[in-house]
Amino acid sequence: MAGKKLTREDYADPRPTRAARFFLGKILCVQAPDGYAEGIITETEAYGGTKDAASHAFGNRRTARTEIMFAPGGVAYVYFCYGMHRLFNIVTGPLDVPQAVLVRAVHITAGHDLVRKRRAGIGEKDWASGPGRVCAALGITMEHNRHDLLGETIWIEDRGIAVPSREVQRTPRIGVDYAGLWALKPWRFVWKSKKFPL
DNA sequence: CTCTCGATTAGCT
DNA sequence: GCTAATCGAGAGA
Repeated sequence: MAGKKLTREDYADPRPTRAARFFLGKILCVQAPDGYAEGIITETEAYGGTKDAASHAFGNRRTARTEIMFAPGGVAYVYFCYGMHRLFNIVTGPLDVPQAVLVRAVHITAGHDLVRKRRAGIGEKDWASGPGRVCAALGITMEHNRHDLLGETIWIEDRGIAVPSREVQRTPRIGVDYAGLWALKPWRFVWKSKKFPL
């Protein structure tokens, strides 16, 4: 299964929602210290634009944490949330425009034994069905924050998996009720697939 | 310095 | 459906 690693241009889309839709069906690959695992991206959320009240970079807020969102697309933004979870984002768009796509779920396609160990006691269906779970399953830690996605540690591949529009459901984003009207925007993309490859 | 709350999850009722 | 767990970022004094 030869995959084509995404290039810098693939991360350059200036529209956060289009970027979020684009990553559905792509393969998130992680070479961690304890081994390799990967999965098909099945759920994403778009964040970005300085007006998006749900985004960490709302109002062009630049802090030590959000600075990476202003980088040119193609780097990782990992942050710690709720005191115990790490959430993985794909930074997208041009320099100085804060945009990111939160990966909310993947379907594991390699490294099953490793993931089974990392997710001990959890059913396979819930191995990576949630943004915190994705990081737990693939071994993504704060070490991956700001990492280039064109390197050999964490990257995304296109293996020609086409996601039909009729199988993509759009809904408001999860857990952002504080964002007022922005919480209502349908910026969450879910691939409702009956059959995943592998 | 202090306080609040979060782009969540797991476990229990 | 309800909520404890758990801690750093960000804001305000």
